[in-house]
Amino acid sequence: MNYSRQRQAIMDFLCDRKDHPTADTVYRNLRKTIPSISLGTVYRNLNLLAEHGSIRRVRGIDGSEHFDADTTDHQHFICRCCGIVEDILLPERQMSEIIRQEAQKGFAGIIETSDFYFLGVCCSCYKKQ
Amino acid sequence: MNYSRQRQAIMDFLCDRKDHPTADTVYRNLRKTIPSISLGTVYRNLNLLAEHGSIRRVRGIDGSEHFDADTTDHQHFICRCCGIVEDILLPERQMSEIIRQEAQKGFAGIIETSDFYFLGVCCSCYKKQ
DNA sequence: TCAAAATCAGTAATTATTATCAAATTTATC
DNA sequence: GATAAATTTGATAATAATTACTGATTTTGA
Repeated sequence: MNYSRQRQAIMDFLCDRKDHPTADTVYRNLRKTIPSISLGTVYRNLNLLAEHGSIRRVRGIDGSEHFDADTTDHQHFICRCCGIVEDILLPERQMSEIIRQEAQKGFAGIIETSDFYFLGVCCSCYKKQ
Repeated sequence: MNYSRQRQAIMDFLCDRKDHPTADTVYRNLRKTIPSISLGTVYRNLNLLAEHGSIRRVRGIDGSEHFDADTTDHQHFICRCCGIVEDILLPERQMSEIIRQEAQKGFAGIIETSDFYFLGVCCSCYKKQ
């Protein structure tokens, strides 16, 4: 996959962020370094990168779309108070693979990947209450 | 919760369907029996029913929003070919609860619920290939 | 170096969803 | 059952997110 200046900047930005920005957040931040960048370019590249498997789509609490450059096996937690999307790891390595195999039992189709969301109250919101 | 004619019809329609209709599908079908129903009414009631916990939101492959009147513990499978959303059950009862507890270990926030998606190719699409 | 391919910025169009509000319906009270 | 209060509706307008389009620019590869 080719990397234009804009595509590279989008990828770099995502890699630097631990949270999971939306297309609009990527756009607003990149304008600081590439003022001419357009929102269409951001959307186009995020979609290309996601199709290519370089980044992951993550669904926010309100259905909003977030992006994650970390494609290693991990799950997501969403806070129902502030909507923050955090990474969460199952304690055993390969656990998601085992769950996938369990789900496959007795299911007629073919399961290729899985996507787990955990919902609740994040540490920060819990303290505030 | 009160049930107007329209709200009841929306709930009934969802209960009758094994698939997971979108707001637009609900709307188009209900117009057959209630021609005057408006799309706004469908959205308003789907949101109310979801907030009330009577129905569940399910995210489709393209981020589209689907609704499910089955609120019992089960997971969803999404076909990457046709986009169909199917129910899928983990073989052991309470397995999702165990996974939730595992995820809670070492996580600072509070996990209340979980939402598992499995992605791949459905039985029907697999046969066609 | 230069032509072909890919990508861009800017804008228009599309889609999904929510907000608004007067009219209609439903509920609760007598 | 009559009727006032509360809720919900249908219709429309507004908003937000995303995609499509197009001519210009950049990148790639021979």
